Amino acid sequence: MTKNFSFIEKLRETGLRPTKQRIKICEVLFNREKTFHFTINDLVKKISEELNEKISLATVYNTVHALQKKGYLKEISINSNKSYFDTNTSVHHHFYDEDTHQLIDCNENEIESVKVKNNITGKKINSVEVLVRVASDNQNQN
Amino acid sequence: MTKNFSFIEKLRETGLRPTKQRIKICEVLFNREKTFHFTINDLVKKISEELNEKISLATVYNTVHALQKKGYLKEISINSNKSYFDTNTSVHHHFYDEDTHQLIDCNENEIESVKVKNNITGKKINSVEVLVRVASDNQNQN
DNA sequence: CAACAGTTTAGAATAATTATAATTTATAAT
DNA sequence: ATTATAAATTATAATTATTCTAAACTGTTG
Repeated sequence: MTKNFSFIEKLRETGLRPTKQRIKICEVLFNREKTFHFTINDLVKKISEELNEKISLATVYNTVHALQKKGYLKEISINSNKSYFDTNTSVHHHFYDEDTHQLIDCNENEIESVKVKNNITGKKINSVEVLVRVASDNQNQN
Repeated sequence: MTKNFSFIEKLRETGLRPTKQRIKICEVLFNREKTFHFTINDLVKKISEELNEKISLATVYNTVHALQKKGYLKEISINSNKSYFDTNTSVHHHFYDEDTHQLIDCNENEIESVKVKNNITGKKINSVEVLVRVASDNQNQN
């Protein structure tokens, strides 16, 4: 499995021991074309589907948080009871489908660049993110 | 208590029965100068502090959700394990101070209105919110 | 290969929220 | 007014996501 050497390197470079579990989680997260939006539960499901393995829930939490801390994953601000993560760590925007609870990347050209005219004094802007909440046209009114 | 007549009216107009509990919650939420960012727990505390009353937790949840559904409260997207609500229901944005974990309203003129050029087909846009994450200039790297 | 710190693990604990089902209340009809 | 009703409140249980714990295991270093 040549492809995993890179993960082993990456992990070691970052100061994370390349354990079996972490390598597998990296495979699932980063061996894909499209960026991946997921909750912990999504990830656990992918692990069992794609690798036919079971990694303890606590380990999945630990690893995702470790990868996030090291800048390989980004947590997205949605008000949901669950945390959403994104393998695309660049600053970008999202649609959140309130019917299906899915996060969808905005293409660069779908939202005009947001201009922040005044910042809080003494602070640096780390990111400017837009969340567009959408839902079916019919099920809006209570 | 003349001031409560307005809440009784508002509730009834909206199709919500003006119960004792709902009127009290409205008092706490809306009888204030500044807009109020709160979690359910904050609100329960305010109720007991300001009114010296105890309203069942379930009722607080129900009422806040009812008021939100009717457009009198807005839920804010922050990734926290708790839900944050805002008495300011106008379209407006927030700064999130990553040092202090505080939410700060953006004034109307601080962010240019966001234009969403393409929406997901078959969906209606419910909200467009910007979160500007800020932090001290010096403490960014982990 | 031995030692040790770092990881993994199952399961318990915690915290926010939602569901349940009995009681109470607001209102409309009498 | 009184009653009937649907809606709301309540205490408590259930659920869900997440974190904690402590024991077992594993990767790395010498």
